[in-house]
Amino acid sequence: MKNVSIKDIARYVGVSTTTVSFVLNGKAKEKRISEELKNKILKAAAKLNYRPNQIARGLRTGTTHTLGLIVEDISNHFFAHLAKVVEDEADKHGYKVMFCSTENNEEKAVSLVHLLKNRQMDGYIITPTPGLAGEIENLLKESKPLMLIDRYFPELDSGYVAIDNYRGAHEAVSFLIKQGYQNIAIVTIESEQVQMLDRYRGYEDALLEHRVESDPHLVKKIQFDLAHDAAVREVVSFLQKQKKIDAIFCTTNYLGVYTIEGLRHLGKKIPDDVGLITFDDNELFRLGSPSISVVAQPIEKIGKMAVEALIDQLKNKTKRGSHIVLNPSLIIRESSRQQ
Amino acid sequence: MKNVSIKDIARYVGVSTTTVSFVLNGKAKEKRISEELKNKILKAAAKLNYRPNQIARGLRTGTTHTLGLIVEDISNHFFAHLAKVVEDEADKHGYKVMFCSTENNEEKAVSLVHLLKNRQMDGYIITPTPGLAGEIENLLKESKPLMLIDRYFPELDSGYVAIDNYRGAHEAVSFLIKQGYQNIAIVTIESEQVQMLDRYRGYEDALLEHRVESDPHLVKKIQFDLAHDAAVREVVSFLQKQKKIDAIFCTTNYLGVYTIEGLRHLGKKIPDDVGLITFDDNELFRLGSPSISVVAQPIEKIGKMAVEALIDQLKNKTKRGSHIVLNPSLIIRESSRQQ
DNA sequence: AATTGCTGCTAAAACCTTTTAGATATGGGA
DNA sequence: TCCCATATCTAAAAGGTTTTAGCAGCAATT
Repeated sequence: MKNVSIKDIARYVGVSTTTVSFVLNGKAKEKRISEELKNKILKAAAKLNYRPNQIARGLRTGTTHTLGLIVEDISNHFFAHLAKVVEDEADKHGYKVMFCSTENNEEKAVSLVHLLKNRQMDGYIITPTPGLAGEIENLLKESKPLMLIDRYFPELDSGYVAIDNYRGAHEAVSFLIKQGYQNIAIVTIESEQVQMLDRYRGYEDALLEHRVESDPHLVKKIQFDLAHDAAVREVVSFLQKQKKIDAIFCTTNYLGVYTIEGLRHLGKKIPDDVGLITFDDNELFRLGSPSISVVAQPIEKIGKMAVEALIDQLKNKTKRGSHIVLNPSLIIRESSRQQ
Repeated sequence: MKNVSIKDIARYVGVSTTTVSFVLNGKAKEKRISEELKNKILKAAAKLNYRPNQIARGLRTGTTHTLGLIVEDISNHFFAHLAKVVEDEADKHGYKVMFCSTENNEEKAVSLVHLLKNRQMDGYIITPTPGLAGEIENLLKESKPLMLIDRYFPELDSGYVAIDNYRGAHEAVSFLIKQGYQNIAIVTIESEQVQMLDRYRGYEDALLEHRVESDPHLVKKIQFDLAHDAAVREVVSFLQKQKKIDAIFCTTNYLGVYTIEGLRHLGKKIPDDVGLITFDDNELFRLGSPSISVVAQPIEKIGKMAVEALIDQLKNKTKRGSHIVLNPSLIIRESSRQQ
């Protein structure tokens, strides 16, 4: 059963497709179609249950009313939540969203960008992987509306919305120090990405400023693509080797989870044996026992501002995206209380 | 800067677009294009960095290589995880996925189906809302490949993959009874959807079979669209009224979360004051303290089988989707242990 | 010499819209 | 009577691809 097209309506009313198109696009007045004919056409469209073929429209106009959202992993709470916000915000402006996960894999990310380009996205929101700078640059050259999110390339002139990672880490670690912890480890991922470097610098500087000696043995970097169990084992052996650790700062939510599992495996009590603060909030951290102190990102705001900036670029063709830096908030819970 | 098209390649090589299309679609042999010309064209395509316009292709072929995935809420762990599995599986078959959330809102769901239809999805995976039967029927009439997921309409002849909800609930409640709990409440949502009814029947039958008297006062139905805090308050006032409750069975993951929060608010200890088993697994249930016993759904399998069945329908035009019912697994943790 | 069959390629239509550049008809003014 | 302005509508192109139907050229067969 074929879909009804504009042609069917035209035939039904006995009029040209041009006229139908004008009416259906609300240009009846502008194009001086008589009120009478206009109503006839509208009625016919409703009666035949006409639905415009967006593909054909997309081909003709070059616009798909679809945004591409590239995240690291849609099953991670942070990105899932972000995706929902983006979906909702985009919807408000009449846009749909196509989601993709890179798994932080460079090749996959590149091919995703190609794929989305082939599908003529009107704009892009991207959590870039390390090697994606080239593709981002291409998008910019073609002056596609684009916002980076969560992280960015300092050398590229793209819009982005990120948080003050340095500050988040700095506050968290400073708080741990003030609570009396002395040997604060950091569990982070092996990555040269700007957001991770900033978090690391925040940790280092906080130690420095409070005259706590930093010890390279207390820095644990975990490969990004390690499987869950392997990652937990890494944490466990790290904790076994570095007995003096009395607090840990984790730079992502999943590292926080690994660390909790590791500590539990070793029978260490939080916060009595080891204090803990991690980046990103979720239900486990909020409701687990003990509850976990976190550096929470304003996910809703991040998503909203990214979409807003993107839509802005879409409307005002000229503008290059703005650089937006939001503040994270340190949420103190049980895991960082020195006994 | 315009994208290079097949025409540009044709001009560049001095040949017709037909030939280029044949070669680029790997039909060189079949269409008897000489090896020499074929290579020339391939080289030119690479050199000009040609990328096929999927919109144009979609218009011509009527196929977009895109699947529509409609879930309840992409930010819910269950659906986020499912989305990831679907994304990965679809990718293996060369398909992209467009995600949408219904928020269990009927109107939104209907308009999402329309939207995806307008965008010519090749197939649909849908978590239907109550009122969506009509739209589903339409899709079936137009013989669009379609799989329902998580729930289905018994009266419709659509394919689906679901779990044995009755069994999951039955096992959970039976286990609570065997642990010695006597006054087992159920916290569920107000819904006539088949999966919820099944879970409720499982609860009822388990009580019956073990000769535990069922008490309508121990049944708490919560509106789906209640905000987080309001829902928690509902649970709290329910627990306050029904003092005799010594165990609770929650029929969804978020109801489990509400209940944990409610119990904590009241200072009730799990499992000593109140035992708890909830549907769906997540990190909070797994790693929280106490850890929570759950009826876990095989999310990976659900996603895989749905995509597989869908692809099958796409290939073998004729087949109507199969009815797949998977078994949930009861994972016993600390929350259901009678002291 | 005419037919057949093969090889290697192409013209043009089709998919459904939007949009540009008119066409036609009517009435009014010179 | 002729021209112009206005109102109302339309033909046709364009967007990029796939695909059907078929064309030319040549060798082999009758």
